[in-house]
Amino acid sequence: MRLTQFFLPTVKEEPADAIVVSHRLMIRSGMIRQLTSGVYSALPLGLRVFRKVENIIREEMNAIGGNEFYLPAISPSELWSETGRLEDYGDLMFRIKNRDLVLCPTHEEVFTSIAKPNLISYKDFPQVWYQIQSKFRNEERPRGGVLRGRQFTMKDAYSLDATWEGLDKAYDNMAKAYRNIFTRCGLDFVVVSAHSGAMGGSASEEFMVPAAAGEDNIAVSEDKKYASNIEVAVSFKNKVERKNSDLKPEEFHTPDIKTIDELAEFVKTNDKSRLAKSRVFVNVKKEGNEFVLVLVCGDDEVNESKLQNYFGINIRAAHSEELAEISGADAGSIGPIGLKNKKIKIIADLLLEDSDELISGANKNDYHYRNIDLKRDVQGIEYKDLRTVREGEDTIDKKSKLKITKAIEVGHIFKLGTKYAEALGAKFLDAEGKENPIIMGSYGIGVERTAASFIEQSNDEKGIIWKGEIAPFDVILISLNQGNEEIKTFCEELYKELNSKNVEVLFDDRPDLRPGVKFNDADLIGIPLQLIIGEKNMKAGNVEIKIRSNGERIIVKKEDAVSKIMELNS
RNA sequence: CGGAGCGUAGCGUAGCCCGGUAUCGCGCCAGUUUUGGGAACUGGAGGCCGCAGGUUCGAAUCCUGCCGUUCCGACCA
Repeated sequence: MRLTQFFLPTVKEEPADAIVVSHRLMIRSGMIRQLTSGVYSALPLGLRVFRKVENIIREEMNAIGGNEFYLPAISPSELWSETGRLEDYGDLMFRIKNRDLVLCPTHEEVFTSIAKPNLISYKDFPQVWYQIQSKFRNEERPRGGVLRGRQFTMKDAYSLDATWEGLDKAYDNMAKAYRNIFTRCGLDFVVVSAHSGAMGGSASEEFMVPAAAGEDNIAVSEDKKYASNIEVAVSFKNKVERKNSDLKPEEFHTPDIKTIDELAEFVKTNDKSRLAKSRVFVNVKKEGNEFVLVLVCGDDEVNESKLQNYFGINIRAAHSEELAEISGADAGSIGPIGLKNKKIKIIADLLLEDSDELISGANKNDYHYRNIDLKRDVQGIEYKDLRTVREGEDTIDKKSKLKITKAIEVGHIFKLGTKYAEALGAKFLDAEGKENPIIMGSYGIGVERTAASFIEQSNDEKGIIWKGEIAPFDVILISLNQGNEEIKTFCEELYKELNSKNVEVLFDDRPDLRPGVKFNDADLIGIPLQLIIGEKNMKAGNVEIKIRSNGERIIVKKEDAVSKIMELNS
């Protein structure tokens, strides 16, 4: 491709609206342009990268027997009502106004609707189906350019099996394929166990790229044997010790004490574990809301994802009016004793199991109780793992410590089970002639996000540093002086020869530009190799090759240019 | 959903407090000279100052509403 024909609008100045590194570089290098919030156009350079990611995915999906489909991006809302997801997704789903259709945020329903009339015998299995296609999600707050957009390209795959063993095998194959894909994309990634969220289903893992721009937090042990999304991460910690004293609960005045820190200071303690923190959540249900009081140690945070795992996905924090109604007090003075609403369910973190001498809110503004014994004083209390792990805590096996890092989720694999098949009635006959729901798995990769994640991990002050298979071109051929006939002619020869050897070359044949402009553009768009043809070296019969990643410059005889490029490119 | 900021030429911005038809840089066009790390000079083109309404002799500037967009937070209990 000649730069005189290639649309490459590079930008010298920093875009005002782009904060995240990959976002800035994708705009500056002419890969993408924003159309509106969370919606981006892929420009030719960006598209080349996205296509390379897609092709790697395609090859790896095909290698495990995947069938490529191309499904519609719009589908009837009725299909989503049947699985309950029209409601579950809520505003995250775009709805079409003048027809009863929605823009698909994912495609379990549509794929299942194809499976239903066509996979009807156990002999029809196993199947792996996938597509690479646009998804639409009405994100409340898009951010970081293509890292979280309202329209994006996703590879979504589905395994369809007649047996649970089949699902396990499909899932393992997919996990291997994902490792291949992200390795080939040149990413430094971690596989973590994950929360299943709105998808439903059991086992699930995420492929995470550690990066400052990440929106997820992952806990990884120093020995690398444990890796988990913080939403489901667990650690080893001693329970709050039971003292077995006979002290009775006692109310005391705590004027203007709202936070645990203030309370700790007020009662003069450094150990916040006995200052039980109370939070009230609402489990939104059709038949009426259910309220849950959650107790954790004062220095811990409630992990809402874990809470959702116990109650379903409709958990939210209670509003202040609801708090007043339930407790009789405002946030800051809520506790397990003396609640106005007696029907509220009380659950506490496992660390607090059967603990005593706790301090917690008295459900009366500016008052707390001391000497609370959960075993004695709180009837019907249940204990669950509800806390969020913290940096430096021991792993469950006590052999290592946890580190917490921000990361970008580039891929996610789930064992869905029979949720969608049951909801949509997708059944098959087994060898005994019995009807069973199809057992499914669901597997996604964000294409643009994968490319952006690479940039997050590979850049410097001058721009992007592409490496390996997803570089938009292998080499940029820079003619420093198109006005010089010898240089011009030689560049044309090089261009032709490299193309004939299937080296992907971008030829900077722009006339009348100063060398600095060309060098800076080349560094910005970050093509791995720069083949620089200028008068200085040509006089001595030489050309220069610059390696973008380490800045190394190699001078070679002009007749060796192509073979050297081939060698460096392999 | 809560909070904050911003919308002026293709891009980045000044002006706004304190009203008088818009500043600068980059880029763009023409010419001359340059040509190995974002050239110099000369001349030029380009603006419903986000939209609508209001106040005023007069609005980029003041007031009201709307739209767009970015960032932070979504906690503490």
